Amino acid sequence: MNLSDATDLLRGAGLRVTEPRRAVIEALRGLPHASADAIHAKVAQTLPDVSLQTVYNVLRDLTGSGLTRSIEPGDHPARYELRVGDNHHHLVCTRCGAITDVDCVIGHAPCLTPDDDHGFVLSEAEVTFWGLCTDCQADLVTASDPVPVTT
Amino acid sequence: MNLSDATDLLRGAGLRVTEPRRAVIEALRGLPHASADAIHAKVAQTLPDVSLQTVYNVLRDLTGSGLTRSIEPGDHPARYELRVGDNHHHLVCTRCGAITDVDCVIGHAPCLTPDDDHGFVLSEAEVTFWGLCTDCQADLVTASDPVPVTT
DNA sequence: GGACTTTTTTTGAATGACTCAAATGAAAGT
DNA sequence: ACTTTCATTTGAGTCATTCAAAAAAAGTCC
Repeated sequence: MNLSDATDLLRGAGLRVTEPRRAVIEALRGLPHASADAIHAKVAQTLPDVSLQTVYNVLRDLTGSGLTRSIEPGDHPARYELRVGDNHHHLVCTRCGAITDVDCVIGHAPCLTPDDDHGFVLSEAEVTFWGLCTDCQADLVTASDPVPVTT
Repeated sequence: MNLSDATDLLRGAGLRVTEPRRAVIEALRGLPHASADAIHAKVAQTLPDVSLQTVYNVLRDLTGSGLTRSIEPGDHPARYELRVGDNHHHLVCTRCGAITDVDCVIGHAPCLTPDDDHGFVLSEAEVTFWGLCTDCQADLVTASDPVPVTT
């Protein structure tokens, strides 16, 4: 049912249904803010021959057809999410890069508008909350500086 | 007076005063959202022997002592600004990467707080408005696709 | 003002995330 | 099934940025 679901998503977007594409969608269900690398690792559990390049291609195509969205937090590698079109925002850990969804404080897109748009045609207001996640808070009191990378 | 001003800024931050550092600060006065590359080009006009690596070092040090701030918009290269500590936000052109300051819609930092902070210790709310700048709007109606890069 | 220590700058190489391109292989329309 | 179109693989390339060792300059103390 999840599998056919991924299939339907792809069909609905006018994309060809392939194993790698379905696997990437499935991976994102389990890892809601995964990097290309993390998705690749997850996909490799069931389809060990899928290349990282393919994951990048798939993510480009999914994002291009609006099935996924990419998040690019500061200098962390890009993350991808399935949750799309509901104008939510993100809480990002400055230390390990962990990401959590937060519902939009204001309302629907663009959810905020500047006083002066300087002539720009606005498409989106992106809100990123930066902070220290609970794990990193704990690490900072005990250890001195190891920086693991979480999802 | 601008020169001694840069000097004072550096002294005040406890940093050694060097030509490259003053030049980077001066460059940022004229280019308020410049990339390392753009700063390097500007600095080279007066100090042709300063290397790009030095510009990166200087920007790391200035940012580390709070004299500058780095902006990292999506997949555009990082930009740097002198305006610091006043919690303003940015309007970024999705096409050419041009950046404009916008005053904070809400108030002072963190200016927004999520409904649920998921245990994070929040430090900042970063708001990025994405849109098309006036130049790119014009380009899109006339030409078909050249994408210049502005500051 | 000259020695001394510490911090910067230079030079050159390395990294990491990501993209490009050509060749092979698989989907879907007829 | 046949053919066309699009995906995937492989391997190389790019770009912004960082690392590291050696040379040069800042600030400090007498």
